[in-house]
Amino acid sequence: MKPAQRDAERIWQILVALVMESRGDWRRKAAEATGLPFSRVRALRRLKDQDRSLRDLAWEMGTDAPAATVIINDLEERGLVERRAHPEDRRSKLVSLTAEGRKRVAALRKIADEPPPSLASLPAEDLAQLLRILERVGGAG
Amino acid sequence: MKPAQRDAERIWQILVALVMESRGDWRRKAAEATGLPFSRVRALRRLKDQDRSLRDLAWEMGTDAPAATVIINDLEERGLVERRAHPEDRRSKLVSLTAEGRKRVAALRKIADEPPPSLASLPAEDLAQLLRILERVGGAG
DNA sequence: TGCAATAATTGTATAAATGCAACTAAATGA
DNA sequence: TCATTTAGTTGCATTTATACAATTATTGCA
Repeated sequence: MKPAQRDAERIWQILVALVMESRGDWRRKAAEATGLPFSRVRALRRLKDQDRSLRDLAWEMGTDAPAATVIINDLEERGLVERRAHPEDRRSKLVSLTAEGRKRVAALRKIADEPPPSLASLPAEDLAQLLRILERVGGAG
Repeated sequence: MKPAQRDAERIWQILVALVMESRGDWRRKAAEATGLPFSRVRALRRLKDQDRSLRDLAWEMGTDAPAATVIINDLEERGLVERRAHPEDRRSKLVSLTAEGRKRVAALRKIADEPPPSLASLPAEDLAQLLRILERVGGAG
């Protein structure tokens, strides 16, 4: 294994531990911020950068096709996503975000949340560097 | 607000989003690894380092007292926690992990996990720097 | 053509999470 | 002492999450 890969795994371990220890109730906050159940939030986020078929959504969310149908039905009724025919396979349907859907995803940014002391107390230079690097990772969309 | 504090908040936002997005199913995996519903896992984790009253548990988990009672009842029936009288307040009860309870908490460490591509694909130098800084944050238990 | 596999849907069932009302026992304080 | 507050419990109701069976339309292949 390459050193860089080992670093990435170690980093990920630290991050998951850090976030999970501190924020067990992020789901609740995300649901509150968007006005949607968390399963809907998860689906919306998946659609942020790319349209997806229901099958792909189900697979990525770790659930089954019927669940995906229910979720997308709900989101469509709320006007947050649209279904359209797949250009090459008429069995399949592509789901995409509407403008309103994008607003909801953006609302996730505004979740009030305080960094844990161990992070907040880092030296200013370290924080600046962390931010510089992480902004490229861009998970906060 | 100081720039460093603003950085810390922005970083935290990115980290939470990154982890939660990739680990949307961490709850499911944690439940699987421990053989417990996630609400029980969350309670167990809180008890890892310190005994707590039901009131404190409820508060920290963001739920109400009745929910805490139900959760602790369940965990007690499974033999993972114990209730004992609070030394100073006979209304209150302190909850602590049993040996078997500690085993379940330890099982959480073994959840298989891979860093998301957006992280793993960072340049090696960035990864090295991230690691250097994050190791000071600790948190990986 | 006919048959198996796939994408989506509908419906049903169950588990889990969440919140509220009402109650008991103990502590607090006028 | 007596009213009020607090910790915990019991029970009920609702919403969410998850899983599975069965059906329809379409595709791909023998």
